[in-house]
Amino acid sequence: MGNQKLYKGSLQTIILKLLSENEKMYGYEITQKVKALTKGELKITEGALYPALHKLEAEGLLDVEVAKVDNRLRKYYKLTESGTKETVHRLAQLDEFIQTMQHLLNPKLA
Amino acid sequence: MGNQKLYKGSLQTIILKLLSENEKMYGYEITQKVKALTKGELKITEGALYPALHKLEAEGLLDVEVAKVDNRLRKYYKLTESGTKETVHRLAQLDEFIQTMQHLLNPKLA
DNA sequence: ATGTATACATAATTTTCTTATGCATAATAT
DNA sequence: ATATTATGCATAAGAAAATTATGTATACAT
Repeated sequence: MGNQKLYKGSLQTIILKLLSENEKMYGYEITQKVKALTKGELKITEGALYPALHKLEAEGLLDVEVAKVDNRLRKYYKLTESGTKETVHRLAQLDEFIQTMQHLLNPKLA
Repeated sequence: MGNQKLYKGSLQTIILKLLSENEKMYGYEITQKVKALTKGELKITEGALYPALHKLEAEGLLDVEVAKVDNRLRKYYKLTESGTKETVHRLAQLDEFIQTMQHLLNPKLA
């Protein structure tokens, strides 16, 4: 994506959204999924992702489960009950934000 | 707007867009215009606005013209030639960002 | 007098990212 | 064989962009 700055603030919501669709995911998997879904437009860096996951966990929105696959560590994250509720809320806010921006960009429509 | 965090990074683009439609505007006017256009959803704070205007000016995208109206100071900003070009670019990026986000939120469509 | 609106500005702090590292295993290419 | 790429986690230093809290000043209404 040209202006990476614009996605500031939406990373947590993206993570929550993916977890609402996938039951459980691990960090690296999330970065690959986002890259695939956005056709390479959006690249989540590790320096942003891992702190974000830790924060969501600390807030009680995610649970972690460590696994070992092919002798490599994986940390699977899944939504808690509270996380599921919060996801609905955050997605609504993101949708509202997008509509607000479209309204600003194109006041004639909307 | 519920999640004010989301609009982080888009303030400069909003300013540029408004100036591309209005020839010249002053700071306070911009805050009021945004409030009106978004029906109160988005409130630009002075602590964000003025530094942003100064930065855009420092980057050569805006020109300033000081005026005195009703014995009160006003600083009118307008796009420079370079600012006009940059506005097109930033709006395209914002549009791309919005589409990317919609793609993430609703992978079935788009 | 007191509060609200208009109009600018900056400083301290916080949030959220980027960039740069670091560690470790597995698979692939040369 | 060995160097690179992919997989997988993590943190620290720094930058960017906001929030929050001030500060100054005029005009108008109660």
